Amino acid sequence: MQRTLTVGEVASRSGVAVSAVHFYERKGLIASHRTSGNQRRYDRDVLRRVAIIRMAQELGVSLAEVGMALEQLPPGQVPSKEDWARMSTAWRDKLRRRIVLLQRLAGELDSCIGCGCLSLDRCPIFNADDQLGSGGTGARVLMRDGEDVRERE
Amino acid sequence: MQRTLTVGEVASRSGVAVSAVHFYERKGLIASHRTSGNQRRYDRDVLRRVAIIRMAQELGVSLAEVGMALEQLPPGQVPSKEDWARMSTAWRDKLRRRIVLLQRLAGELDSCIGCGCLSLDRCPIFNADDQLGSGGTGARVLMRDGEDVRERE
DNA sequence: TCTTTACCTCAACTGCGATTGAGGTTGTAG
DNA sequence: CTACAACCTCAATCGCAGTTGAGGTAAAGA
Repeated sequence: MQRTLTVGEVASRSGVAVSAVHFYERKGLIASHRTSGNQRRYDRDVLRRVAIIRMAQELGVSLAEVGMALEQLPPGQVPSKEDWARMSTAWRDKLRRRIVLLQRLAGELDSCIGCGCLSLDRCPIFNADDQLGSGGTGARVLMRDGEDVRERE
Repeated sequence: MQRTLTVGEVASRSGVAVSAVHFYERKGLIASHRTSGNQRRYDRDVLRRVAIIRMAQELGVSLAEVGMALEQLPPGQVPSKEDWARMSTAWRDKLRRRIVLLQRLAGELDSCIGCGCLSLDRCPIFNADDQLGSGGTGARVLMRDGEDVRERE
């Protein structure tokens, strides 16, 4: 296996589109050097970084947040054991919190299935009325588990 | 309490912005009738529908999907016990599946924290390499737990 | 009556996470 | 040496889930 990877290789090996690799690079999440003919060549650490990116997204972490985490890594180097432990611990905790929220919701759904929900006054979910509200903008439903949950405007 | 609600009332009672209420109506998720002066008036079932919408979003269901579910409800009527049971069961199952996925991920993170992850060859997550890949477009990270997970292009 | 608040429409814009396309260059297999 | 796949840049576009703003109308309270 060669020392460096082309975008295409990175893309196929990490399971993202070439355009996404370009995109991550533009966003500063990964880095490349160039050949004499201006083509990107990636060190193998990029696979790890892309894996981190995809995983973080799976956890509901935005690219901006991933970027901030990755910035603290030695650039161009494979993240160290400690780097990785720090990130993964933080993200695991975040994930755990989110799981707890979702489990609570699932529990409420369970009781709601039984309650018939024709009586607005008894249903724990429908009487949340505006407890479920307070949206963030856009599609990021995921993220609402940090500190700023449930602060009404 | 009056028979019908203005947008403002719907908004404050359901915890979403007025613009969001308009938006949901444009998308066909809720319906209104108009006063002689062209102002929207909502039946109280709209509160329930908005609650469903918000909840579904919390579960990671897109508005398009919610729309499809809501289309099957009697329009302008409060969803029946059965309607609600059907939806909530489906969404709860979806949610449960998602929770399982996330728990698996959290477990992997746990073992990864210990493993140091300097040896690419042993780490369960990094060797997933392209198992985590296969993105949907845009911000909807959530949804990837239906049937179409893990189909490489 | 007047004033203020809430409402109306419509179009444009935001932010995220990319993808798509045009027009051109590089690298490699035959 | 040539064909062709893979690469390059840059700008535009997409899809989602709304928000914002301009310009105007309706309704409720003093």
